[in-house]
Amino acid sequence: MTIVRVALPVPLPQVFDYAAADATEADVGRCVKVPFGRGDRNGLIVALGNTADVEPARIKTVHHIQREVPALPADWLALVDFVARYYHAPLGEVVALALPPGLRRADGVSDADEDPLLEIGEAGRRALADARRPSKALMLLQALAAEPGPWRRSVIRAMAGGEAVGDVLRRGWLTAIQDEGRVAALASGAQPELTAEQARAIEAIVGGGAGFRPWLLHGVTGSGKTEVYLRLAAHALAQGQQVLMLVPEIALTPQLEQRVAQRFAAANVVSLHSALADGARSRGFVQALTGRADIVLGTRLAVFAPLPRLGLILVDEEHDASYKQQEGVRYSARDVAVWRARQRGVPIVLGSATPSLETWYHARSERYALQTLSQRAVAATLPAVHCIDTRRLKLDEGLSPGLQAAIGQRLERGEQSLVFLNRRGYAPVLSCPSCGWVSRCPHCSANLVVHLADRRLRCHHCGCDGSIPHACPSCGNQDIQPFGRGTQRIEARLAERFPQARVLRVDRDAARTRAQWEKLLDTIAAGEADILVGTQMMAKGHDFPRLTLVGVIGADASLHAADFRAPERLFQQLMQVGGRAGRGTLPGTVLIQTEYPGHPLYQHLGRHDFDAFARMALQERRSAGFPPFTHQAMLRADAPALDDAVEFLRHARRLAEALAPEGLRLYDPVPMRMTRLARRERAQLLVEADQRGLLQAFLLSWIEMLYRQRTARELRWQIDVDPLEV
DNA sequence: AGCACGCCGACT
DNA sequence: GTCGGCGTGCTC
Repeated sequence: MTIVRVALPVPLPQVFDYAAADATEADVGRCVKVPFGRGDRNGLIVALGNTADVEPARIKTVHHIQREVPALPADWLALVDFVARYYHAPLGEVVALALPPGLRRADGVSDADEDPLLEIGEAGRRALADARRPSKALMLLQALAAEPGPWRRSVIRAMAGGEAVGDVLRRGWLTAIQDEGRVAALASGAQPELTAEQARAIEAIVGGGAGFRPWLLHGVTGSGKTEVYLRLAAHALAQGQQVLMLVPEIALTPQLEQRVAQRFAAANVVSLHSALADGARSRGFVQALTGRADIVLGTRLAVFAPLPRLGLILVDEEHDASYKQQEGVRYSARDVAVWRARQRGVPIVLGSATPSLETWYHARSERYALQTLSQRAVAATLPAVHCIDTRRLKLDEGLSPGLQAAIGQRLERGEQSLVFLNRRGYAPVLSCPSCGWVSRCPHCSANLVVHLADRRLRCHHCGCDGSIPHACPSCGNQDIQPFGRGTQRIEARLAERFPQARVLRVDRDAARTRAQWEKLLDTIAAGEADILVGTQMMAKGHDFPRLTLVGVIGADASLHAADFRAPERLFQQLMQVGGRAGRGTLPGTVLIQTEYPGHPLYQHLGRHDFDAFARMALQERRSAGFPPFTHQAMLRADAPALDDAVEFLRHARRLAEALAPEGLRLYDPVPMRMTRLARRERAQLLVEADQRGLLQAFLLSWIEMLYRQRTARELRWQIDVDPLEV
């Protein structure tokens, strides 16, 4: 009897065996529809077997194997299997995360054998004939294959036939498209001149050969890392290879998307991210899978794009926290990308102006090769960084006289200023000075933030909101006040202080949609704003030539935060946002308001000395026994009552003690820093070891045990390997 | 996660 | 006498 092992999207740590009389090795990697429990489920065949793990009577038979879509290749299955094992997530859940929803189904398509051309119709035929660029015609075909419609099946079948669109090509609709496409991809137009450092980095990485080799491309802001990526990509394309390029947030990097598409006008550049509609995501995935896509550009989920001709992986802003998924399967796309590069034997380039300390440590210990770009390509010099000592200053709504004067100067010169404050809203809390009432979120252990712009009190964690009360809800006092400062308040004060200036706020509230965000960018680029007030959204890689001043307020708060990664994040953020200043021909200045002007972090920042900062931070990590010198996993539990969550973790700890090997450190269960979130109380238990293998072996048996525990319905638990927030 | 089965309160 | 509350257990 032929047994297929099926990964199903259920939170269970196993695969399920089904009988499939006609299944062959070629069906591994295909979707199946199977009976499961009462109803039916779609899953993925991950292996074949002769005997089942369970008694034969329990084995059911598959309904349908989806053979019209190409099977996922073995290396892709190995990839999701690795992610499932490393992050201790059910394989079916990893598959569900990695496969676009439209390709997760095996719902039988009709068996009619239509001629795709006829079904595409006259309009489609004309579109094919008219498609000026070969890749556009290919994309159209792929689109037709991914959209529902009567011709869908035929096109899919043509693609699944091994030669993919080759069938279509042979019928004479489009000839020699592929070759044309490849040749055109190489002909890149007016390219910017390389700096000596860029040229050296490219030469080194290309010269490093085709095999697995991890590179850290450490380049200061504005040093032209993107140009290096593009040249490396061009080189890979010239070899007939595919390139995978990961970016932190595609919504914030339309410029990059555009730049890549422009540079490789004739190549098929596919973008993959979660904001994409189902059809488009499936289409992109299939193009990657069939080898039609030349460049896959996307956010963390793009790391799962199957790439038969993969030749190079690029990870831009590798330090960015958004590479780590913070719910469900908590994978790090950057780390998975490195594994994948090793698996496929291809080079990977991790780029950043402020590498994560993990990556930096790898580069220091020569596990990663390092290339440094220390010169700016976009401007003559890095901005001058100064601290404004606010200890003895009288601040005007948080703004020092020095910063105000500097903004005034920029106004006179017709230059732009940016005030950076990583706090949205008008004020972080509304409070009653008479009785001490504060605006607490009813569902979270957080304060409701005052949003004066739309007159709401809003929780930034669960999203709940209410109107702003006119009097204290507790004592009736009419004189309740917003305490602290957010971007809206700074915006209001600056508008008052500089009535002639056009003040523009750039935060998640002002740029809720991509269209709004792009409009803001246009306004800034067109010089129609004088003073910008922005959160970390403004820190990302955009060039505003007339922006010459960056003022930082409220940075000290992160200086003494409990999280051991807080200094690293602060340094990264300040370096990034500071890098916005003086990217054109005008020199830039960064002014940091602080009560700790002598703090080493600010000192290193002032000298643009990432190396010194990293050396200091790594030394602290080493002596405190933090990553990257140890490896961590966090077991988190949440329940309506904190005691239940903590009690579960205590139980888990007792289980762990029994199997913990020598060298494994188990900590006490503690409530999370933000204990209550959306009406659930959360606690966590940290597990640590100096060797990754030791930790992994322990987690395997521990989690197996945890799955076997009977827990209350309302209790949830999950494991986070390499957690970012401790 | 779903979705059943199963055993105790307020309704036609 | 039943509709339905959500506790417990299973899914190849």
